[in-house]
Amino acid sequence: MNTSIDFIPIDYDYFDFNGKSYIKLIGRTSDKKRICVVDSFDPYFWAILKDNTPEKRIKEIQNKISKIKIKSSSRTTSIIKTELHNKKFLGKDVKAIKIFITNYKDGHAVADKLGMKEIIARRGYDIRLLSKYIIDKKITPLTWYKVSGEIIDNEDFGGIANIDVDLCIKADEIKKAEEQIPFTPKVLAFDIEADEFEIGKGHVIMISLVSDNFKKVLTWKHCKIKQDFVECFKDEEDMLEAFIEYIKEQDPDIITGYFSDGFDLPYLRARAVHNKVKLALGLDNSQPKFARGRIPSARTSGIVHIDLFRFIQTAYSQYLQSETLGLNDVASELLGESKIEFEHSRKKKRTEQEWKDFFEYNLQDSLLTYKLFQKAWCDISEFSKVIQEPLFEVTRDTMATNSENYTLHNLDKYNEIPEKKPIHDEISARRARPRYQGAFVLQPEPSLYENLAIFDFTSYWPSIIVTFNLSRATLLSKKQKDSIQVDLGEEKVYFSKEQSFFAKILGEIIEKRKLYKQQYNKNPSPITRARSNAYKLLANASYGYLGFFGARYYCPEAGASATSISRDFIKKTIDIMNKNKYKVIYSDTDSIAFLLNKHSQTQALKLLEQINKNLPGIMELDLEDFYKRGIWVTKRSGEFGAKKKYALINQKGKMKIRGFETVRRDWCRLAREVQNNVLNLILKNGNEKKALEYLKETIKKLKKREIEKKQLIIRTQLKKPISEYKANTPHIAIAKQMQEKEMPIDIGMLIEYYIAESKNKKDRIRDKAKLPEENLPYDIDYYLNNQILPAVENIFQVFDIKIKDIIAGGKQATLF
DNA sequence: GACTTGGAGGTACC
DNA sequence: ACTGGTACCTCCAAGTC
Repeated sequence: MNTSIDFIPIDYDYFDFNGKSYIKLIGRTSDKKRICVVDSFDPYFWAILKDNTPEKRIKEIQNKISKIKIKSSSRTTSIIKTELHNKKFLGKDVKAIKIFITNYKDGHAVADKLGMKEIIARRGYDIRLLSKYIIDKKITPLTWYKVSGEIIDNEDFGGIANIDVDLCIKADEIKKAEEQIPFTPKVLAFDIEADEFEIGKGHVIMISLVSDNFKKVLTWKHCKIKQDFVECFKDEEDMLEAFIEYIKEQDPDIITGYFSDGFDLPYLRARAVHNKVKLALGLDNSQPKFARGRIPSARTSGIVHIDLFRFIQTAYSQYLQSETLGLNDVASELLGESKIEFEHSRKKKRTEQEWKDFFEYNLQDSLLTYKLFQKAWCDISEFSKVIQEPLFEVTRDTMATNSENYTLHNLDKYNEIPEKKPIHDEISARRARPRYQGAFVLQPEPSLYENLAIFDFTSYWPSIIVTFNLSRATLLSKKQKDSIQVDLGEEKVYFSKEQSFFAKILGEIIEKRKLYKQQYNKNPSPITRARSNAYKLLANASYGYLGFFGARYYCPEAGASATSISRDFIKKTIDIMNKNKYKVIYSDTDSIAFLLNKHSQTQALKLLEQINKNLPGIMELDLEDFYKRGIWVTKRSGEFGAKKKYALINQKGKMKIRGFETVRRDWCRLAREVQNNVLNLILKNGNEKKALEYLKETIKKLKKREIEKKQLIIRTQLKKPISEYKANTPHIAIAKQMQEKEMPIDIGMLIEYYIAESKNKKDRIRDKAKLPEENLPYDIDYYLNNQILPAVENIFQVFDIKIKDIIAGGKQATLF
């Protein structure tokens, strides 16, 4: 029976039937029905021919290729057809044979059989099948399509339609729908609690679920008290079964957790195995599949599993102030809501009240995850649409991969054959490459300054890459007439002037970013904001990508050229500013901080306009802000100005602090707060007097032991396994103690400690480092000399005040 | 044993 | 192993006198 229906693809999958690859799309119709669409697809790859291969010989090669067969136990892969095309590869015109094969998995094996000497390269067999499908058929995620085809019944394709959907269609034609109505997916958030931290070691004692008008905590542990959202089960097995049932009943498009790839789903899997329960979360009742990788990704068939943590890590972390990317910090910052405070006591007995709190706590985690997801949905879906990769991939891929995928999805416009991924040996060689010289940083003169402004280049790296056409495809082996020359110190490199697909694609990204930013400013909406942000992130990833060892279009020469050009332009601009009687105080990479001296703001903006007129290509200098005051300090060692450390206050009284201990999470809160307040008082008042008074007060409090312990906790991240550390630093000493006490330890976690007083003078800092739970008097000297004073010393130094003398003097005075 | 110095380690800036 | 390079600073560990 034939039918035609509107639908939006959400989940992408593929399967084999009779040795051939098929695509399986799961989506919703406009009347909210869930459907599956099976689409056929002839995967292909490219064999690039040597220049001037005679046509007769090409025919022979095509003939030979057509006869290739790859036999394995489960299938025989053969060549469907071959076609000769005029293509481009790395910007050069080439003739290439397009080879269609029945099963994409054997692409590599087929490519290996192409030993003919006229075939100089084989490309396009290392792109994921789903990406290849989207590139070829242009079925973009989260976009409405009209699909017509035959309804499949349960026997077709070996029972592929035997899944929990309303309808399955074998597509004859999929056309983009004329009307694109907004789509809101049905989402279910979940979170588990276990009695042991290590995966699978203990039991899952409760699971919370939150969806639209749905809140539940499932447990089997403590069933005496009644909370309306708590549902009790006989044992862990029953609870797991109920969890699966509830997901089926809720019928979500997306299930989401926070770090659920790394914790919740692996734990559930382990407990399901232990209890002999099939964790049938997929629409086809399959269990989650874990891909390999540093954090294995858990894929549930037909329902997209999104680990929000991973998306936040790649897309948001650089814009977040949070010190960790834990649920609590991120939810506080983005939602203004926190987790419920609850002590995971290690004692086995909990009181009635503690159980009640525990259930609330568990529910709140799912609730926060649910709300965070709603907040992030616009960004996630726009990301998926812009990059044209499915939700599952786009929420887990790093920015380098996302950016590369964007390129791969746009190559067709330029008739380009994709470059291959580097293989093992090549990666090692690339990783061994010495670093190339980076950006320019101007050494500041330490002082308190008044009346400043900052100019900065908009999208500096991308604008340089586009303007100077820096890329793998345009890199020349030697100088040519009309080529762009870049000086890299010892050597020179050359790029062709003819714009490459790489520069064009990046230029387009920058254009779109501009467009959506303008649209957003005119008419703010979450969608235009998300779109603008997606393009911004893509643009920002382009420079790092050039030097990234895993990149298809790896080109360190282009990266080094970009930095070389960046140094030239920033230095030239600094010169212009100084020659026009502005005094440049500081500069880092793409920004210039300067004194207006006697100039007005209008005059400064005129100069900005002037400078912009002389900038090439799409390069552009912009006003960042005007500032009332700013302070730069000396390095702790030596009397020179410290780079990457300054504090500013603008006309509205808003502070901008960079690099100072205030913004460093590995300093205790006391030191950070004191420094922040000192900077604030100095910048507001224009002198150090009030700041000095305040400092003295605080030191008095410290000496009287009036400072709360939580102000004194130092947090340091554990970055690798304890055994790999060479030095026994305080945070490692504490991590070892935690290990002995069987406290949960994991790479990436923040180790917390404080420094306690000790009678033994030979004790090192690590000997005095104590776990926060230990109740010992804090070491006044340490917090004074190693935390507070270092944080404020060089700030007062600017006013020629030697804080140490004053403190020592104060000490004597009290003695007398 | 006191002091210096190099480097491991962590975190921030752009 | 999962974008690049530049920079600051602490604390340990080993070397010097």
